[in-house]
Amino acid sequence: MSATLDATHSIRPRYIPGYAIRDDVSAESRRKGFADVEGWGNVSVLQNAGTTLKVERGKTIFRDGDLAEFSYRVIGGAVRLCKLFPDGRRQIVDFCLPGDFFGFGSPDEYALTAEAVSDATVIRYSRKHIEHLGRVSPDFRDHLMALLHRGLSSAQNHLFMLGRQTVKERVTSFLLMMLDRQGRAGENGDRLDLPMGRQDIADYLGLTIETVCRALSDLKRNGAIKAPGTREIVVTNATLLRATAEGDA
Amino acid sequence: MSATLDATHSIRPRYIPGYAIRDDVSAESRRKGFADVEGWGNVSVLQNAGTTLKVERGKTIFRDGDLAEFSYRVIGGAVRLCKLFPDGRRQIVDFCLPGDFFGFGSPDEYALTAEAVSDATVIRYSRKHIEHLGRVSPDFRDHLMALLHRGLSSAQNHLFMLGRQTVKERVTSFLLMMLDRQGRAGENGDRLDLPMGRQDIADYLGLTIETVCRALSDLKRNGAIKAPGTREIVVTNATLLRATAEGDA
DNA sequence: CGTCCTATTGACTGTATTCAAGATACGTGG
DNA sequence: CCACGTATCTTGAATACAGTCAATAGGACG
Repeated sequence: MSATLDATHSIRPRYIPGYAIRDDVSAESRRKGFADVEGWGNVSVLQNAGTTLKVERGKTIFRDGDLAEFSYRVIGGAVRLCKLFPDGRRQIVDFCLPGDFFGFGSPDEYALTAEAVSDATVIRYSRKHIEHLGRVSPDFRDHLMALLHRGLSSAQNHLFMLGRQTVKERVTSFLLMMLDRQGRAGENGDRLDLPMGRQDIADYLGLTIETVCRALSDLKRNGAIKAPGTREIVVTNATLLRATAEGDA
Repeated sequence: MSATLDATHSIRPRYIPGYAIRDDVSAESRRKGFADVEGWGNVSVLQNAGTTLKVERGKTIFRDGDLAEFSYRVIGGAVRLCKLFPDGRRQIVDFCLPGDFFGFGSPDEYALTAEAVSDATVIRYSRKHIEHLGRVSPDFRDHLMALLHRGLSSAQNHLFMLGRQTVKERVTSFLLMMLDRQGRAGENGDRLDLPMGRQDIADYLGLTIETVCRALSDLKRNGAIKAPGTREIVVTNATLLRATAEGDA
């Protein structure tokens, strides 16, 4: 196995908002049904370099303002990155799914708080080590840059969502984005597992929990989706779903 | 003059939303009253490397989807980076002021459209050249990374604004942010020149132009600001202004 | 089986948008 | 330099949409 990864893999055009520094190599492997996550984990320089941690649902991994000693990668479960305010307001900036990296955001201190959405397993890497690798390996560096670029681009989609999309569009785009991140094309019959609750979705989309519920109920009512469980969504009318996300419905 | 720049300069905690890849060295020099912009422009490896261009107000510099051949730096005037949609919706992602870099966002194609807000002067650098410098100079690389990090962090503030702040808070935060970017602390008597019109502010804040006007009128009415001209703001009650931005008013 | 937590639905309220009318500023040409 | 025409900005009134408050329903877990 080579010590490098191709950093020029294609960027998918839609439904990839958020800041988690994602690794499309691993997304690709998920899409193709590989059980294990690939990507940096397979970069020889990083192999065995990290510590595996279990994080309980709801627990904080690091806080906005903490000294940024470590970077992380999600192995199992899900993590949310958010801005918390003294008065309780919360904006979720991204969800990190298996394969995603986080904690690269700021040179000194974390700019975000990271919490486990569900029970999660993460690998923790020393940032000193990561920085060293960056100095030593041009390919590793390129990869890092590409991931940062990806993060910026995702953020821009998210901004558009919050600033200019209606509630229906936001919620539908969110579902399509999550489908995409789980390697589903978003066709009829595709099933989506939501690792997060309604409040988390609301805080990601800049809405209240009630508004999210109502939007989902509307989608159920008009036959775009079914919801066998509160965290399971099945696409029943992909065309309608996409039209709704684009505002043509 | 050294070929490097200190990439570990402090990051200011507030009012720096947006994605323009800003150079705090130059921001610092503006703040201290230096007439000319410093930063990368003074990095010997970049000196004389770019082409100076004049861009008329309203003209497009590059479009979302264009091949990303160049990176830019604003010398005079202002540039907006935005996402445009077929149905006319627009989300401004950042304003670039003198000293700011833009067009670093994506490896292949631009992910945003760049347009001149006012008549502007920019320097255009070949991305191939920039990439070469990145390969050759570790310090240049660090600087680039730091700027990308900055961009991410700014984006997060912007997301919070759009997702969780009220109209009053957004508009007031925007004014304080612009003051900050013009090197003003935001004290009574400080004057702010807005290079952009109301519609641009609205598209940055995810609002309508009418809502922005009303919020500004409210601030005038309660004595927080005065507006000698439509693009000039004078702070008349800094305490109230800050309280409003934080939601305590 | 009961408790707790999350999700859903309903009724009402409040805020930002929409539509529409005026006012101000700006650039152009006389 | 002024007059005009166009852009932009501001204000007003009515509407629509998402938020709030409150009650009910559903699930997970002991």
